[in-house]
Amino acid sequence: MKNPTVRDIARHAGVSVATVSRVTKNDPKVAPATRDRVMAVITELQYRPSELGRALATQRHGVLGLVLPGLSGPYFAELMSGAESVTLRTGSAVLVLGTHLRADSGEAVRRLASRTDALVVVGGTVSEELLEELSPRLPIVVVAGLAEGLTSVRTDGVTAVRELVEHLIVEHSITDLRFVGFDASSPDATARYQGFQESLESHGLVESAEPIVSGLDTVMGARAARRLHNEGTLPRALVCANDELAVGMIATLPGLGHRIPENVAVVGFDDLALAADVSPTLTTVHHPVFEIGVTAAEHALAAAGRRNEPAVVTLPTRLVIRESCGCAGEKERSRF
Amino acid sequence: MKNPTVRDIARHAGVSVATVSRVTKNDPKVAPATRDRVMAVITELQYRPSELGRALATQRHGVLGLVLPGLSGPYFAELMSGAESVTLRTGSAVLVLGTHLRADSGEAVRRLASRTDALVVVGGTVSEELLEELSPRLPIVVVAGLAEGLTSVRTDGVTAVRELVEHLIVEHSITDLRFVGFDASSPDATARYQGFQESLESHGLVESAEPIVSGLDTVMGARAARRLHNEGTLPRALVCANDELAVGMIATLPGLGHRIPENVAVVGFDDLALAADVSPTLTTVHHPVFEIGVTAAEHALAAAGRRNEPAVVTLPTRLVIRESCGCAGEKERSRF
DNA sequence: GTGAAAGCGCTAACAA
DNA sequence: TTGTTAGCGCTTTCAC
Repeated sequence: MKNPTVRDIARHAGVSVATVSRVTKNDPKVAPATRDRVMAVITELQYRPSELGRALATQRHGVLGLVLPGLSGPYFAELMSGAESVTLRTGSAVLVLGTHLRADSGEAVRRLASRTDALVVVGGTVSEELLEELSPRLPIVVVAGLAEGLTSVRTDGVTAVRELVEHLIVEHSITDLRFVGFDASSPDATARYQGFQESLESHGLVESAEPIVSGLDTVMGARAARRLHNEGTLPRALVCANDELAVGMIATLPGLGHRIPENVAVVGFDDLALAADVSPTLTTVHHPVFEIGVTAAEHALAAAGRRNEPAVVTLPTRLVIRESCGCAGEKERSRF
Repeated sequence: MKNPTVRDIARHAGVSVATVSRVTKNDPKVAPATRDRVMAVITELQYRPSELGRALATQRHGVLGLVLPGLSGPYFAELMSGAESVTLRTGSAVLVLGTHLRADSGEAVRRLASRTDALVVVGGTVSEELLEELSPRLPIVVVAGLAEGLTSVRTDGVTAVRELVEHLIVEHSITDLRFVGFDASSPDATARYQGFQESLESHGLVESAEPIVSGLDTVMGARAARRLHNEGTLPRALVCANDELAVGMIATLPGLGHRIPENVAVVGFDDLALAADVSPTLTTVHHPVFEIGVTAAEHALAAAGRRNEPAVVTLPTRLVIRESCGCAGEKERSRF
């Protein structure tokens, strides 16, 4: 049995296809009696309007594209969730693409673009040229990065890390700090490193050693911890580009005989759910990833159809002091 | 300037729309000369066939739907990556849906179904009834679970955990074991708990205490660790429903004064990349999640269009002995 | 408030 | 090898 179409419904209900269409769209200008009659037939025949037909007629996919570097990590899960929560409201869906997976991500992004109404792109995943090529075709919002002429949603990582490092230097009198997670391909990581440098500089300090070049996930954090241990060159504080890295450290260093924060302070960035639950709890910067996803998706979808002014939206961050910097965390404080 | 259509290309190239269509599809039966002429016009006018038109004409979305409980965790990232690697080859894309996000996931799944050619569904995310309602409309493959009349891709968690627990009991003479991560909503977790029970039973042992009910992510692992510590009731071995939980334990217990594996052995399940990098390295069972994603996506997409016989595909697991059970891991062994 | 008719951009018989 | 001609299932003016 084939799926029924508008025409089937129209015939059975004794109305025109236009009226059926109006009913499925909840168009108010349909007489209640007519509506009821049509609805009855719709439920009887189990009719559901074809997205395919609707899409072609309206010239809309009802789909938001999300381009991420990779598919792993809580950071990206949050971003996706934020975007998804918006598409839930608008009745659309999210198409994800992890660029690290494919050899030539360019074509993959182009194909994604031809299946979606708007794109949310994480900074550093798509080349400037491609962005320029695509942006006349559909609205693009850049997250955690900037691009000429495009709307972007971001936080001020430089200032946030400055505050964080300031805390380490001023409150804990630490002068021997090292940055973990230098990654030129990530605008976020780059900004955080810049904040780190500026903060040290403004206190007349120098980095204890080169920043550790690394990926940005837990595994790399664990590896970096092992390497640091083997080389016997742990500084007094490790400033990680994100919480995942920091958690990798916390999951590894104590097993290797290093106490956190007594021997070495570890701080992260992002404030993942996990940060409050590892031991010691992680001092970090709250990064509103979910809200970034929401905001980006809203702007992208809002711009689909009409053309919108590009804007730069900066969302606020917040310093979260816990235990891993050397402070007595709230929990410890109240428990003893 | 509007996007050019087949008709524009046909007119400019002096051919029919059918020929243009053939060229864009790489249909071999087009004379090279004609092809070149058409291609020239295509590149000149920057023509890209509309997915919208193509989809309606072929009655195909070119999209695979993936229904997951949630969007976080490396487990799901792997699954998605596997599915994505397949859609990359077929030129389609993946539409993800995290059911835990939405109040009424039923409607969301229905909507997803009406935008995709096939569905890959993680066991436990969609009700039996809905599965039955949807399966006549499009092929559905169930992952980590079973459903009447549907193809499913799985592993034998019961047997795998039995081997793992066997190791703890036989090689390490541990008799005091507790299961962490009981979750009735996850068929995987349920199977693992069953394997745990069977193994104990076959050795005449009883569980040291009720299984710990918990979510299945790192955060819950960390919380459970804290709880266990506070209650002062750590058994000799903690058998976790997955690696995430185990990593949460490893990230927390040492900070609380418990040595792994000397005081307490911790084992997981899945063999996430992280498992080999935490300290101590994690003894676990290799779970081919990526391959599950690949296999499920292949079956689902292959069944799209024609109707296929439902089948149950069981992929193999493999016991991975590392340090957290009490064995000297490979690394330690070669280093000292 | 409702209907008729013209597409949206493409593919796929079928003919030539 | 190429062209003609119907649709695919829906929305949307524009009349009535």
